[in-house]
Amino acid sequence: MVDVNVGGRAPLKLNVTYSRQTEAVLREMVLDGTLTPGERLNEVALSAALGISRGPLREAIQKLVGEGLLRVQSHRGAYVREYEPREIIELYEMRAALELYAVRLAVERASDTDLERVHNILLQSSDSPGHQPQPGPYVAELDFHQQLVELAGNSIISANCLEMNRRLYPPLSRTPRDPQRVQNAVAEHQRVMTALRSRSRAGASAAMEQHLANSMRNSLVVLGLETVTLES
Amino acid sequence: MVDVNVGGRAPLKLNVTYSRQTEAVLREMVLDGTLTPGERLNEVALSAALGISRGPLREAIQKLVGEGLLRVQSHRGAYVREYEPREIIELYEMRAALELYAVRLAVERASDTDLERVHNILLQSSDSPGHQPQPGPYVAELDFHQQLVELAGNSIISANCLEMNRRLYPPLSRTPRDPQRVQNAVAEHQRVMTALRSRSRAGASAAMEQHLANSMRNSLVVLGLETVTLES
DNA sequence: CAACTGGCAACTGTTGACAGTTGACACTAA
DNA sequence: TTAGTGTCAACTGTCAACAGTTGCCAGTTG
Repeated sequence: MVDVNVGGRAPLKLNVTYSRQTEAVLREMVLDGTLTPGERLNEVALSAALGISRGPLREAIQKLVGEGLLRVQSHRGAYVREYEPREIIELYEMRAALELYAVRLAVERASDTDLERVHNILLQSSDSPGHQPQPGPYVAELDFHQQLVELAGNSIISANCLEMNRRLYPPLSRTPRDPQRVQNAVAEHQRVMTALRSRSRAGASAAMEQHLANSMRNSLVVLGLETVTLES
Repeated sequence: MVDVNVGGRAPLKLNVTYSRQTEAVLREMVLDGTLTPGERLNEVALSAALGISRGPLREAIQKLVGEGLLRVQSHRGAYVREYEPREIIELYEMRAALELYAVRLAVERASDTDLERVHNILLQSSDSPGHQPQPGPYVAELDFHQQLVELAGNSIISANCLEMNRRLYPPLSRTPRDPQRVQNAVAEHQRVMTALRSRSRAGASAAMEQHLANSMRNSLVVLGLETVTLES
């Protein structure tokens, strides 16, 4: 339980348990690199650092294991998950499956006003060529994708896309972004938006597929995985 | 720790923790209806019934919350998740997104022997018209879908399909299966397999899309949800 | 020298107890 | 009667201690 004081109001008891807070803190620590891939989580030390006992910490760890950010071995504790080349490809494919379907749904479901809203977000990010968006181009790109997926109106698909993007973030955020690729990506986004606004299912689907293929190929090259394949 | 004795061998200490076992037991209890949707889980009573303390039980609950089978409210405990019509549609769409993409990958990746193996499974289930498969037609159908998805060689997509099927199982397993629909489904499966074996990407994709659309429409009618829509 | 063994420290898995919250019920007052 | 209040049992959230396992290292043996 945490006491909060906002604007001189009476203290308000926040109904957020330690285990929930810890879950969020831990997720952030994995995503921002405070905990590096492969690193082991010492429950005693970590709970002490967070000022809680091991119970809530262990519950939080279980949740993150379910999200694929951590892994546990019996009696050997939790590790930050390391990314094998194969897994990165699989994550990309999973994301592609969801986003392709989402775009197709969005063609039929998105309202005109929603389409305009997302289109404006895209225009803002491309209007200012020299002016890099604050959280970095990669975050901006992921954000646009997420906005696009939301247009499908399917919360389960949205949530899973978010999870895939989170899992892709640690390895990708450590690699430099080629400015040329960023520019190409924006152009590809615009092609998707154009097709969406003309309600062309085939067009939007094709544009998105093209973009996802380019995006994946580029990432694999940057990560030095272009030779890896999933062929059995 | 559990002692196990198989075939007169020396007792073997299984390295499976209570929390892992509890996770599996609890999942089974939700899926087979021992715990009914909306039912509240009393931690004290449940841990006593399982012969463990509340710690491991709570960890297991967190895992199942992550899988979408349970839900928790602060200081009010865990509930078996109830299925709103909207959620069922969303689950179907999510599954469709993954299976459609999986089939397209399978066209390029599945080996001939794997295709034959899955084809044989399908033949066996359709060869014996009067002879119902043991676990019931719905389980057989889900099993075939899962086999199909595995052909894509993407473990993340496979795992997520499995999770979607698990979440769809509780509401669907309670409804009767129309024998005519079961027969149609098998025919549709065969159309998918035929296209797959001739390595026709467009054909397999179209056949799968058709099948998924029919399957979803049928389920919604059976569940009395045919009027529900996700249009925004 | 290499392989094995025993013991130890560090850590995870589990437990039982305590603290705080919730929902229901009985009681009171308008 | 009905709205409001106080009380309490039942329950969840958290903690600290205990029990069991693992990995390491020194010592031993061939």
